[in-house]
Amino acid sequence: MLDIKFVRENTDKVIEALKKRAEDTEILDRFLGIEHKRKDALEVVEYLRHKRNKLSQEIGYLKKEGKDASRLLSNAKAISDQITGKENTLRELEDRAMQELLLIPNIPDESVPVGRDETENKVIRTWGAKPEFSFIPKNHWDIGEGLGILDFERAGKIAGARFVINRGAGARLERALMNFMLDLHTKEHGYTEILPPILVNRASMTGTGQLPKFEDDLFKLEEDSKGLLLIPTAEVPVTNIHREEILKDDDLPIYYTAHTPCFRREAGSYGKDTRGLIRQHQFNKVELVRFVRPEDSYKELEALTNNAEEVLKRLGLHYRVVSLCTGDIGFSAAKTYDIEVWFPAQEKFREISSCSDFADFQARRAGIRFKREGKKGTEFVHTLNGSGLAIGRTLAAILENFQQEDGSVIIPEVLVDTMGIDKIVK
RNA sequence: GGAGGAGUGGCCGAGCGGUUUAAGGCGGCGGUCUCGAAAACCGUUUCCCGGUUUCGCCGGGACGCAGGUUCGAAUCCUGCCUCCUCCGCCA
Repeated sequence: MLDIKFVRENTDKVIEALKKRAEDTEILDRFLGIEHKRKDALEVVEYLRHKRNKLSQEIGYLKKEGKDASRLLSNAKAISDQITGKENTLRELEDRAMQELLLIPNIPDESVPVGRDETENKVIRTWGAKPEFSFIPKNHWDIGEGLGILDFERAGKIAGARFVINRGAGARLERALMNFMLDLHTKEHGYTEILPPILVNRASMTGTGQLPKFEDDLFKLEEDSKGLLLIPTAEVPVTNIHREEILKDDDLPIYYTAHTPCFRREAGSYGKDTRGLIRQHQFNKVELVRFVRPEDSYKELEALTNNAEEVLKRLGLHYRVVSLCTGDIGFSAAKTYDIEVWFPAQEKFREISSCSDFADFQARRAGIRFKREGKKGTEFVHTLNGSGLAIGRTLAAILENFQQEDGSVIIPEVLVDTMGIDKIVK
């Protein structure tokens, strides 16, 4: 959410941001119209309340002295009735203004490349090299099914499309990746490990920006379950840890990492990546979350992105880092780097991590503030997060990049200890 | 799921319809004293919104959350949330 005052006083900047994002500017006009009425109503209500408070105080004094207050009383009653009416109008305007404000996206940072869609994203750097094969490399789902470590068919029977069963070395590989990532981030990158709830309330979803705009992407529990929703990413519970808190200056920066299952409806992506591990309704992910001082924000984004990249480096997977353009960055983000890993069978780079700086957008929605030592007032923190990494996609990348002609797959050196084997064979 | 109790500033804790403009204490900060420190003493100490002539001042709001009663609510009423004690169930 943007600052109301900022939107009011910098309308031109908000319009520019909406245009850069290739979004309609109509939302802003709607908001401003309501906002002006809201401010007027607020002034009236506060003036009336002031009058009433004065009268009530006088009534108190008169009664204490045993004098008659009936004239003031009827006067006060009239004002009070007036206030009730104006307050209802005000409340309605506040609700409507907030509804609109929650639908206005974040303002992209200056350094974000301007463009309409993903074709205008900018490659920042590339690491490693494409593996060479003396045979035609197979898709990861064919490899996985061939080895008996991935079972899409039976998962369909149990739950439906876009689910998978990991079996034997496939299940173990998922677990080895989870441990490897969490250990790397906690032992070497300074993150504190979190195991959060994966069911959350609507306030949490609103805090990080999933609601109200993206309700269709979420799985919801049915009635009688308090309206809880399944998280689409650990970003939601982990960022909301500090919702409605005022942190101390020296609490910052805070680095959290969490492994959770993630649940996504994938509404509107029918026909996209229908096979394999790329797009599942349920997948595991290790998430990185940072709470930082505003002045450190973009430096912290570079560091967080590097933390995610380090996972791929140690696994020996070829990847590139892409700066998303204004038309492609997410609703809440001010700047986003996607990390894309090489999939030889598709001959394509595919997203395996998305690292975003939200500036104060989420912090304002969620009320996450901090207080500087010796300074009056509070400021919003900046929040960042990124996958470090999506585990299913990492597993898929390993299968494809390290496959052998006989259908076996070589295990990356860093996972051999946990796996207990250096090669998955049939 | 059932029965009872409780939620007040950074923390403890009083207040239970009108000088509460949230007492008092602890902690924090500033000062006096001191070579320096401790102690003692004095002062100060929440957040949000709006206005403004902006080192400040004025107004409104916030006592778990949301409503209601009243001229006036921390205080009375209703619903919800969280925590504690006991019973039931349970990995």
